[in-house]
Amino acid sequence: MLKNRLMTIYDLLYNAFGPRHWWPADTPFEVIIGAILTQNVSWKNVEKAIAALKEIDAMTPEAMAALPTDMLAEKIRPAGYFNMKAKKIKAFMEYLYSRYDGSLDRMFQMPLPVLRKELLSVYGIGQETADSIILYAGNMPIFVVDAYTKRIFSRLGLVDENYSYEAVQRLFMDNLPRDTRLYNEYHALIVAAGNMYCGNRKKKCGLCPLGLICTAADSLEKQEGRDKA
DNA sequence: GCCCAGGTGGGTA
DNA sequence: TACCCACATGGG
Repeated sequence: MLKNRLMTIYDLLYNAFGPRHWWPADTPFEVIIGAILTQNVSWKNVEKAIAALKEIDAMTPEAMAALPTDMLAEKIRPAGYFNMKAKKIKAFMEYLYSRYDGSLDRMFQMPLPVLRKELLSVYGIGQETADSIILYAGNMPIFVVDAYTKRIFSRLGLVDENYSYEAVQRLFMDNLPRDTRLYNEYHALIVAAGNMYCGNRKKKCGLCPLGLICTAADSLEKQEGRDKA
């Protein structure tokens, strides 16, 4: 039964890493900005950009809306793709103000499917960013799929590696209860396992909490051989 | 110096 | 739909 498999994996990760307290941000607005900034970039880069924005007190909807695009781009330079991301953040601000008068509370009062559709229509917000916003800023039950999710679960043999975003998301949502807390923690645990043990190039299967049940895990012999080399 | 990192949008077949 | 490419910094 798939549900049991998914919960076994969750338990292995939770026992190894404990509660992750995600998303790493002080406010829902900061979650949203972080979700855009982290697109295809490591979180370390994003931290510098967020610190720079806080430095000038720009981490509020009002201040961000008032910040000129070129100055915003300069502040978020360490996050990479800074011109694109400045444009994306501005596009979100435009949406937030034109549709909800700048109020995140009002935005998050919308039903989940409606909000998701709206977010996807904003320039620079794709499926993962939209779902991260809904789950981690809005506290609504949607499962976030990212590069780690696809990599780990294809290595586990549970999804095909070229499955679509929707297909992977359905695997989780069709087989787990619709529980915001569970989705929140599960994705956070996947990220922890992903960047600690399941890199594209550097795999540390011998240390990974999922190593023993993973079809793609290096054998102990190979692992030991590599550790020695 | 090279590869990769918590994606997205635009263009072409 | 299925590829391809641009977008850019920082760390291993």
